[in-house]
Amino acid sequence: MVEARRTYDDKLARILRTAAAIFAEKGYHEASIRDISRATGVSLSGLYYYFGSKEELLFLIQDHCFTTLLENLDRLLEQETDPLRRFRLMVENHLRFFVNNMKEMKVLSHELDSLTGDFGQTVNAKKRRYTETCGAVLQALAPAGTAIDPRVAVFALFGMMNWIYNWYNPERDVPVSKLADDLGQLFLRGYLSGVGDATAGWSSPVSVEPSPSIWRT
Amino acid sequence: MVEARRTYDDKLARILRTAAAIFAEKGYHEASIRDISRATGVSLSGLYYYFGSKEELLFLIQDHCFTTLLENLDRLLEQETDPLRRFRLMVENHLRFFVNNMKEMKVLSHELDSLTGDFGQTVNAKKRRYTETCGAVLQALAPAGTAIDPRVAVFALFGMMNWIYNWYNPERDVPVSKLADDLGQLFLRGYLSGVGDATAGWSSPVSVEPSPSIWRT
DNA sequence: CCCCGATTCGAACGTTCGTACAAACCGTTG
DNA sequence: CAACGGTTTGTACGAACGTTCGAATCGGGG
Repeated sequence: MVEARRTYDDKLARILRTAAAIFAEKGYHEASIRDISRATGVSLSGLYYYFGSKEELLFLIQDHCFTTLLENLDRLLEQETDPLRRFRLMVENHLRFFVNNMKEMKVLSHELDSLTGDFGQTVNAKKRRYTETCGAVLQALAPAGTAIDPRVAVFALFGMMNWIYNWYNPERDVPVSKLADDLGQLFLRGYLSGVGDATAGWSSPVSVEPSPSIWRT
Repeated sequence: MVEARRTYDDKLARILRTAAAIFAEKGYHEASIRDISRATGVSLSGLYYYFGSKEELLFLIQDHCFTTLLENLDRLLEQETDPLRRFRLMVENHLRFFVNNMKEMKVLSHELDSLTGDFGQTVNAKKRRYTETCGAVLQALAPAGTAIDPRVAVFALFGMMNWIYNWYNPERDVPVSKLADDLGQLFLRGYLSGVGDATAGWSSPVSVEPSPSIWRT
């Protein structure tokens, strides 16, 4: 029976992993239960023994992703107090997790608002907690006189890190440790350095006409 | 007849704008032609007078987006030689365009690989040309001894800028000009500043265990 | 051997999708 | 007024979708 539990969990995990890969490749709505049935070898109706609906399947994947990501971050931050090292831990954890689970992370980034009701609320709560934890780490080393809007700073960092599933290729690009180095330093230097050093003349006005909409009226 | 042309183009533009908003809100595959019919007031089959297929509709939106974005950038860069000011023009053009056409840009970012065949090739060619133009602008002010991988730098900047459709709210957040200031300076300072100034001790090793996959084997 | 619960399956249901097509509408031209 | 090309529509088709359900299958304990 404990043995049965074991095989059940294993099979569920296998289904989730396969489904995540398919969702990442084709997108959640574009992928069909029949695709997952074909890829896993489990019959169409057999899948519904492991989840109640397609949306719950997506939820199980996303929830497991965020839970693991959060657990890893909490465990790492727990044993470190230096703000700079905490920041580096955060960046490296985030990037390593992304690279190691790129398919799942693409699903997480792309289909966050595909979940409705309780499913969406649960995952969004975890997303908010993660964002807040990272924001606090950032705040702890914020320079006093910086003119950069803190919200802009947080999402600039997240943008840099989360965008990698659009271009990063583990076989072609630099290893994760250097990636974390580059992105972390790139952000840190920009975030910490004083105003108007190497970028004098930056703020000189440029005229980029508005052109509010691309569709001519 | 010139009058007829006028109403035809106007109606097409109206359909494209409405469709872009629906695609942005529900996603391309999730949105149905019937949704667009309902929103535009044009009958289901009437829409097919203006485009040959749902995929061509997506193509028309994406192609028009990229074309306008590219034209704007080319026109701006044409009359400026200073590398720093060229960089600023690029950033401001990109961000302003994104903010002014956030719905369309979300479609562009999300559904770039939803196009197949010639549609996909055409749009991807424009994407590549845009990336190359921006990469060249960046290269022109690259510091000689930087240790940051150039590919990482380019996509870090793109990530920062493209991510905004996930969080930027024109009514709540800073105006576009300050957004361009913040992101541009954040990147520039990090990109231009020398090694190991305010970030001493950054490279001290941290142990983030690999944990290659989130699914236990 | 048989039974029982856990697991798996084939077949079908109702719905929605993208698209095709022939007919109808409409302002202009001859 | 009749004929015409450009525009619009109602309707229907075949395919694919998520989901359901009752039966079949299986392995272990009596």
